[in-house]
Amino acid sequence: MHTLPEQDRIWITVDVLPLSVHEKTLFILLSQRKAPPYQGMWALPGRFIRESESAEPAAERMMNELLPSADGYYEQLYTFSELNRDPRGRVISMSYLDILPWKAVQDSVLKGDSSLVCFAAALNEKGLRLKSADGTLLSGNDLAFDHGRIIETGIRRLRGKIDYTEIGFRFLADMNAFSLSELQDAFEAVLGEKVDSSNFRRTIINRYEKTGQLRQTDNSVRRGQGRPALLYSMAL
Amino acid sequence: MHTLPEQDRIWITVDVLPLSVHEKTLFILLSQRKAPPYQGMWALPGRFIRESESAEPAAERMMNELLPSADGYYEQLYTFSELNRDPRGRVISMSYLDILPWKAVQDSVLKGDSSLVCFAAALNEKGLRLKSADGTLLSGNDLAFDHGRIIETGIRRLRGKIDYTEIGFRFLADMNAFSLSELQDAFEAVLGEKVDSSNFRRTIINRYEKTGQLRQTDNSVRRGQGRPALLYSMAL
DNA sequence: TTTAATTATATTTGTTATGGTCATTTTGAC
DNA sequence: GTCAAAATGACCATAACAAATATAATTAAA
Repeated sequence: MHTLPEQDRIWITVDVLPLSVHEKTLFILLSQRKAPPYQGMWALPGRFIRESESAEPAAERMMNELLPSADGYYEQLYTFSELNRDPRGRVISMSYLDILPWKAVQDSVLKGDSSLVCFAAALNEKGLRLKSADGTLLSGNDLAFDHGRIIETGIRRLRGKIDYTEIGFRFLADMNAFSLSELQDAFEAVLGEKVDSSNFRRTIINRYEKTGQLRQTDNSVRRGQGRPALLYSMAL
Repeated sequence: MHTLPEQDRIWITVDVLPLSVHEKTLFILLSQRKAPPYQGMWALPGRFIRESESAEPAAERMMNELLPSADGYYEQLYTFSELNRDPRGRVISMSYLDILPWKAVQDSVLKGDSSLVCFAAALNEKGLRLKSADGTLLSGNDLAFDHGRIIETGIRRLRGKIDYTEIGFRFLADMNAFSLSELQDAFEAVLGEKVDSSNFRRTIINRYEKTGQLRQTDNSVRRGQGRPALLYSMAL
């Protein structure tokens, strides 16, 4: 048996950035810390990794406990290993994006079934701003650990890849029945700016209809204020 | 003082994927393992992270020992945390891309000043193929640990972002004097396919000359077989 | 040995198809 | 009419594809 070297101890956490979109706004779920360090402050949901589990399943298990009914899409974001990111000692954080359809947030968070709380997120030149329904306003620096930086990294990553990957579709409540404006709402929420409708549809339809991934569901529509929206289905 | 939870031990390594380009070919530097596990097999350079260092500096320090004269570009690649990726126990690998100008490889590896050995790398539908100068041929499965997978992840990442980031420029020996064909060679080596010269120059010049990053150095040229190539400089 | 042809590579110029931007209009419900 | 979805047309940027031109090194011929 080969032995591992003796060395000082390093701990590893998974920290999850749970994201969702509702009405052209990007939302992030945070939890309030119940113990030191940073007691009482807002933080991303996270916990230590046990020796018998790998990171992504650990992240998913944790989120399943916090949001019983949710089924999110997970993707590794970045691993933060700066020396003093945790006052307790040497802790490395593996972070994951977790994209949740809004329905999942409604069903648990907004009903109070979860310890997580929903914040509207806006990221621009001035930095990150978070706002909860009860009016609490936070900047990136108000968060525990380096979680403000993790959130910024996550939003930037999303913005960087939403235009040339299929990750935007992960925000949809039902991949088998959505309108292009619903998809566009997700894009606008992530990018933090308006998107031209006509180009958006042309681009999306051109790119995915010929691959057979995107199909218009025959004649079903979503009714709202104005003209009813045609529904589509997407295969990832 | 807040205490960290007791738990079983997890070890962390940094593993570096050193890449370089020469004559339209992508090269990877590997080291032969001197001790179990996987003794004698080829592996990415890597080592355990100490409690007092963060990952990227650790990667750079290690590479500076292996390639004294090299000054590479580092970028986090992915963190691999599968349970059985190391037979010795629970080891998580933080992997980094390390892009080296060919000159650095010439100066140490090819002179035998380094324990690293240079392999030409080709990745296609059939998988990864590595070939060293002495004729050794390896597939991804012939490597120690999951290093074949790390290399595939790295090449795919590079391919994915070379077209819309400035990472291709990192392969250049001198960012202040290079020809567009040298840059194109790097693109072709990474992508594993030919690139149309005329569109390549048009695209690169359009994109970077108007930002002021790319400039033609007045009248200096690189001589080769054919028509001398104009030299450019790029600011990242 | 000088000159002309050949080869190699760099660089430029078109042509066409496609996809994006911007501005405007039409459609279908209320 | 009002609202939002959906479509249309003019215009521009870019990519694919094809071809031409420029400037050297190299080779063959005189």
